[in-house]
Amino acid sequence: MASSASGVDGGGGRSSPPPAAAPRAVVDSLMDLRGQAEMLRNIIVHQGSPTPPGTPADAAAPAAPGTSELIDGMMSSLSSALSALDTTTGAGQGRRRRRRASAVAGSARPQRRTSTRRRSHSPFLNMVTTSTLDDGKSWRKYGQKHIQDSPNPRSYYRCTHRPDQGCRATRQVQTSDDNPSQFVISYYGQHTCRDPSTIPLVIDAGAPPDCANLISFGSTTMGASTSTHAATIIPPQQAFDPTSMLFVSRLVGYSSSLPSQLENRCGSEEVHSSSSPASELAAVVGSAGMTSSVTVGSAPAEYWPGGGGDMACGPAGTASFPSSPSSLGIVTGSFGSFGNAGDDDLFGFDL
DNA sequence: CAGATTTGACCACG
DNA sequence: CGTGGTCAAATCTG
Repeated sequence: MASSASGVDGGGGRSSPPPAAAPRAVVDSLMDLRGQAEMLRNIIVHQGSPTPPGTPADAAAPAAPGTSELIDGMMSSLSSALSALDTTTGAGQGRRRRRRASAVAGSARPQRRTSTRRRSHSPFLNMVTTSTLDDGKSWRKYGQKHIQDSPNPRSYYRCTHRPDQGCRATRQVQTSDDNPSQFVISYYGQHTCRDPSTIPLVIDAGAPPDCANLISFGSTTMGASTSTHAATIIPPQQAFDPTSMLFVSRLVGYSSSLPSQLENRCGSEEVHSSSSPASELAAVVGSAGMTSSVTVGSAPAEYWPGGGGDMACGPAGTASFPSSPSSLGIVTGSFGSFGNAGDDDLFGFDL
């Protein structure tokens, strides 16, 4: 799988095997449960009153008062369990250390690389998340370094498609100093790659009517299979519109997908220029079981779909969503607006 | 065997 | 000169 190398370091050799087999099964089961709970909730909600197109998520009154809360509670619990599993499984990944043939040819490396540009600008996106934030992109770890004044090492990732497509996107992942269960992730550059596997949303047109409103979240590669991953219902009358963000309002239970939304734009060049601290975007995803929230700041308009720049390539306005269990976080009852404080940039997470 | 991670070394900035 | 970002050989894993 083009393993979106999600985690911080620790992970061993190859991309994949995050948790052990047993926890994995548990996670899958929990995710199934949560997906089903979400389906149930949507059914109940939309039985009550159909949501007019364009209405923000769940503006419609629930059919039965208390029912929604009940399901919310269920999902919260499920998410808590998932989160707990995530942290526990991610922790104990001891692996035997390989021996390093110290003799790096002992002698000098031929000629040293010529360009090692040190980054002097700010990231265009900073986020703190309780998950490892598998954002659906394929990242390849290329370094890890202990940073001054920080007990936790910083991991460096670049887009997997850098060699073949020259994609300049990179990100840094570091465990939060304050809260070890949180990760500070900084994104630099934009994805200029066209990876079919990162096409975010896949709607199976051939699916039976019952499933017509199922959206499957494609991961970078289907190695991990999407079957066990939660899908979210979008009511038929709100059929997915790739050019709007509306559908996002229906997505539940995924920790921030913001970076993917950004990255799916096909900027032609690396864009770092205008990243003043104030213009950075920050997303905070609270931890499970608590009154979590998504706090979204502002970001340079050029980073957002429709915010200028080339719209020619890529599904502007679409988003990819993490598919790995490790990326599941809790997002409850919060709205965020980002980008150009304009019209349809409003989106919300609801539970 | 291909592709991903690890990790020490290199090198640009400040 | 210290720090942080990147390189690339070694190593690991499916």
